[in-house]
Amino acid sequence: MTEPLTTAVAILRKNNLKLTKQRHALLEFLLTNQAHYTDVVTVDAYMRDEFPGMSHNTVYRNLKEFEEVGIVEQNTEQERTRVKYQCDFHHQHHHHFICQNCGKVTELQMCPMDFFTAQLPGCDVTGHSFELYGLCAECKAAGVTEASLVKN
Amino acid sequence: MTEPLTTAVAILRKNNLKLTKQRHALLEFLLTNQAHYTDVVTVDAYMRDEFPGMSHNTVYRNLKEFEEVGIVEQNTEQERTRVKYQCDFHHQHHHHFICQNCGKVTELQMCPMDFFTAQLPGCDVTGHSFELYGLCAECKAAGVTEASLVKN
DNA sequence: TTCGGTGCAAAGGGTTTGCAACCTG
DNA sequence: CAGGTTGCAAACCCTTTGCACCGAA
Repeated sequence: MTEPLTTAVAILRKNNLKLTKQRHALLEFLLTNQAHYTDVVTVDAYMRDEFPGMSHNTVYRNLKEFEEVGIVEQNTEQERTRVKYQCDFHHQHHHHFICQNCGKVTELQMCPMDFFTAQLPGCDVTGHSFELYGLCAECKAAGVTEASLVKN
Repeated sequence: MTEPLTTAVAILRKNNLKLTKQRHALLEFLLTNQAHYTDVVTVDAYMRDEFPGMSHNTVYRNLKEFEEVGIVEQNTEQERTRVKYQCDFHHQHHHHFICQNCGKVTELQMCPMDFFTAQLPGCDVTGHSFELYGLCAECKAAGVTEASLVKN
């Protein structure tokens, strides 16, 4: 079993979550696609296609549980709910650059927070979101342009 | 007519959009709440309550049209679609600090973009999202704590 | 007068629920 | 075995559509 899968399974165990066939399949899908966000509808469709009989219930509830225990990162930017394997199970803080063509996620090594809190005296800044969008080097080199992207 | 309303009406005219009773009422609601994001469901409920007979159709389509012509800012952070009057009709770039208790929006005067693009050679960064969340000075002073917030 | 806008009601699409049967640990 | 988990199907909620009527410019 690959290292990230082992970690995920350990997290399940620690949280009294059983490792069912369905959860294992879900984990493998997420692991395979760990470099990208995948929208939940796509995950659901894929799982139900690959494993006939699997219910919406199972896919949605498990993704939510995985998110709660830190196996999955969830993201609702741009009106779609998307998920991906947690980049870093140790919860090291980072941000993402997301290619709008292929969905590839690049981790960024800097956090903009420090520059802003000084502007909000007396406030408690408890959270923030920060994401960059665009075209990754590969897609750009392949001739994809901003104009050629499908809208929404 | 207040200045922001005049501006909004001018934008409508410029885009060949008629100023109907319904649109006027929507604009007034948005203007009244221009310091906060309001989620779309709440806007819809309020308008239909205040103006019996108004349809979902009208509320949703108009909010979308307002957004397209720049009268309204839309935001889907945190799984809810929210709208507010455009802070700045001249589209000056800025970011927000959003109080999670009262919803007040504070505009920030700095953009973190410049610090990040250097990390993505060969990529086209075409957009970004950045928002801070927390408790504004008033709510904090009033004794609201992070723990006392209602979860989503 | 003329299009654009509206209300109504129904359809749509994504997500959640209830519950009996099932299967990990 | 026991309690967590699943499949099924229906319910739910938010949003969009279709269409005949209405009204701002």
